Amino acid sequence: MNTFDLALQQLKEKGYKKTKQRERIIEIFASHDQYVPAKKILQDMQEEFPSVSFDTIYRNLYLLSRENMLEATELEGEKHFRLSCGTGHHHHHFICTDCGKTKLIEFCPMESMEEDLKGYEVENHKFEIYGKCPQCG
Amino acid sequence: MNTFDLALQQLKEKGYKKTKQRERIIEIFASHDQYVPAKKILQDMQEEFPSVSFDTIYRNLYLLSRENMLEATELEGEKHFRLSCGTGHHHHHFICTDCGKTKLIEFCPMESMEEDLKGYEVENHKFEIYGKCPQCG
DNA sequence: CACTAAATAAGAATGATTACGATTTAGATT
DNA sequence: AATCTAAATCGTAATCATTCTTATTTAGTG
Repeated sequence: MNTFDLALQQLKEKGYKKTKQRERIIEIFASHDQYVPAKKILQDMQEEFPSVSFDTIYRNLYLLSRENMLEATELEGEKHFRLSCGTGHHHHHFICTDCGKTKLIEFCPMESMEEDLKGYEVENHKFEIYGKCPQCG
Repeated sequence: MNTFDLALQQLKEKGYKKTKQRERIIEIFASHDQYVPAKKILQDMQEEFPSVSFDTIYRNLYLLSRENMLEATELEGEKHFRLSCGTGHHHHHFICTDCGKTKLIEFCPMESMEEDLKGYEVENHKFEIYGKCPQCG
C-alpha cells in the first residue's frame, strides 16, 4: 500500500471525514519527498480548488501533524511540512537548502547526553543539518 | 572587563557609533543570561525610550548578530537572541522552555557525521535541547 | 561650530498565521 | 433515497512579527 492510501486509511480509522480537499493535500505531500511550506500547499491546492481558504490548509496541516502523519519544522521563519517517513521510529534529517529534499539521519545525539544533563528535564530536541544535496551541490 | 563594556568596545573598534539606544540594548542582554525574543527587548527599551521604533530594535539585533555579538535562534516562530557566550568556540545549548535560560553543550554531533554525508555539502546545522532546567523543573 | 554619514522615529506595508460567522458536506440514521 | 448532525469548508477579517520608507536627529570628525 502506498503512502497516499495509507494516509487516507489512517484518517478513516481515526474517524475523520474524507474530503476532496484533504485528499488533495495528502496527494500533494505524497508527490513531494521534501519539506514544503504551507504557502506551497496553498498554491498547489488552488489549481484544483480556486477558492480554498487558508483555514482549510492550516487546519489540515495541524491535524495531520497531530496525528503523526506529517513532520513539521521551521525553516527561514516559515513552517514546513513533509509526510512522515518510515515506520515512526525516531530520526533526524539533512535538509537541502536548494530543493528541500531530505536525507534520513539515523544517528541521534541525545543518546550520549544523559550525563551532561543531570538535573535537567528534557522535553524535546532538534537536530537538523542544512546544505546542498548531491543533485544541487 | 565585563560583557557590557566588552561589547561596547567591540562596537567602537568596528566603527559603529555609540548611541544611548544601542547601549541600552546591550545592557538588557547583559542582564539576561537567556534567549529573549525581540518583543521583550522592545518592551524593556520602551521603559527608557518610550518612542523607540521597531526598526531600531531589529536593525541593532541583526547588526549585533552579524558581528557575532549575539546568537540567534528561532523558538516558537519568534526570533530569540542572547549575548554570545564564551570565546567564540563552537557549541550548542540546552534551552529551558520556562525561563529561557541556557546550558552550554560542548558536544557537537557533527563530529561523527562525515561518513554518513558523503556527497552532501554541509552549510549549517542546529542542535538544540529543550526542557526544564533544575530551577524550573 | 559646521558637516556628513549613520542612526533613529513614525508609521505604513508586508506576509504568515489565526480567528470567526455563515454555509456546505460527509457519513450516519431512518 | 431523504433526513439529520457534527465536522469541514469558505470568505474574510484580525492579529502578530517583521520589514520598509521617508523625514528627522545625532555622533563623531575636522
